Amino acid sequence: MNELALTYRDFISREATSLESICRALVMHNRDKIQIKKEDRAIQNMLRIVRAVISLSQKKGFQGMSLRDLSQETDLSMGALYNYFNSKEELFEMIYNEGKTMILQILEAHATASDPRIRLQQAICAHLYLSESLPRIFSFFFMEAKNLSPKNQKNVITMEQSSERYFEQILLDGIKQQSFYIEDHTLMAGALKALLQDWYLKRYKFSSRKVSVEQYAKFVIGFVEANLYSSQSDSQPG
Amino acid sequence: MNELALTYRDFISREATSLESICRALVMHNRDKIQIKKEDRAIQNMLRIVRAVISLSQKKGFQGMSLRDLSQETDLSMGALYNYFNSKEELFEMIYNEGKTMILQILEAHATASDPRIRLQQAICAHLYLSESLPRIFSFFFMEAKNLSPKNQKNVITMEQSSERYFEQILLDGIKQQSFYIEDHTLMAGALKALLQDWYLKRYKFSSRKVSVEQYAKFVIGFVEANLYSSQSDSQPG
DNA sequence: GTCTATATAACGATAGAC
DNA sequence: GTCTATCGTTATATAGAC
Repeated sequence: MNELALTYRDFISREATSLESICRALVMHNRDKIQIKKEDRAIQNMLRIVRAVISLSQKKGFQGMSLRDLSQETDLSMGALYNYFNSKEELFEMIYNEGKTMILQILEAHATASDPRIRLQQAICAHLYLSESLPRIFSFFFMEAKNLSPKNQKNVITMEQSSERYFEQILLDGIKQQSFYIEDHTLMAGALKALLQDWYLKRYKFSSRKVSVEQYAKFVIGFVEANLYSSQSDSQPG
Repeated sequence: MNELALTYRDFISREATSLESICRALVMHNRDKIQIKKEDRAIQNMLRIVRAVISLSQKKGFQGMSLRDLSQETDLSMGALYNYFNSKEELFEMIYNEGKTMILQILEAHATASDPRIRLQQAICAHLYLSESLPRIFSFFFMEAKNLSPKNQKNVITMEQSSERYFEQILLDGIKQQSFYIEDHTLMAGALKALLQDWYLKRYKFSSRKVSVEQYAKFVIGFVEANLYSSQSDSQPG
């Protein structure tokens, strides 16, 4: 089988995609809302809070999670919790906005090859590896997006669609360069997005079948590429 | 473009997949739990309840929906509601189990052709058309499956995977008959399921782009079939 | 900076009038 | 069969001790 345009090892060594780095950025960006002065303490406790929110939300949904649940899971009292946010809703938006920023940044940082065939492979790998290294935060975003205030609801669609548009743009470049032959590039980009989302929405399935993220990356690339090259054309890679 | 193995019109005329028919079955199956004697009244009010549950759950999740919300949305008082179920949890399980039964029944009733190539197309169409005719109940099941009691959690996986296994079986039949040439039929069935789920999970996207369910069915069939036939083989349909 | 204790509102669920 | 009124519980959020 062909080599991947980007390996998981390479991706991880280049990106510090830990939840801790997200929480560090979260604390920095919300200094006005967080009443804890010592930065290290704020980051460490925020990490416990975010971990607990994601875990509890997976079980009963963000709305179903009470702050008593959160207090118990983090070993922080109710009073202590309110030094890290002013309301349950604010906590959600802090996490959501920080994750959104991080995801879009990293997706844009990869997929830099000039050849659209390679760039498509890089983008597929980057998306899969990112969701692999932050397994639960991706499905948290997908499942809980409905909890956003109406003002922020528009941003969800933007976030959902922005990565899809990114893939669409690569496909368009490939068509322009006559590397790809695609009937409907919009439907194609949507289908690709659906395959990438499946990786984090059905995590239990893949892990129980012992499918690695690189195996799945190869599968998705092959599955999509079978639709990119006309059989009459000579640009199908050998 | 090729004709579809099953049109939406044919599917609709053969199946009474309305929410009302689900509620009728729901009332019949839960006669012991529902204290309303007149069947017609029970069905009509249960329909209002189920509609409201799906709608409110979409906005704030089932756990986030209060029975006061439900009371307001249905124009039934709190006391009246409790004549249709004994607890919020029981209400959820009644809806979930009834929907599950109906979905599996209909999926099994279609896709009857002996040629696996045709049967695959029929199954894809049936799944898409069913989720098209009951748009919100499918995403309700997907998003709220986590609310099931641990005892019923196992059934979710069964339901999720049973349709996937159904597609996998069709692929296996095709391989056995040397109609299909597939490297990993399990991954392939999972990918197909992901494409079908996208139809009801991203409904707003398709409707704003004015993509019809038959257009999408053709796209999915083409997308998958590009991966089923080896280019060396002579069994690729003309 | 974290705790306990508590205010206030909303929750699921029930009883009894009509 | 549906209503109003209300139960006991739990929710979010806050105040003040340490």
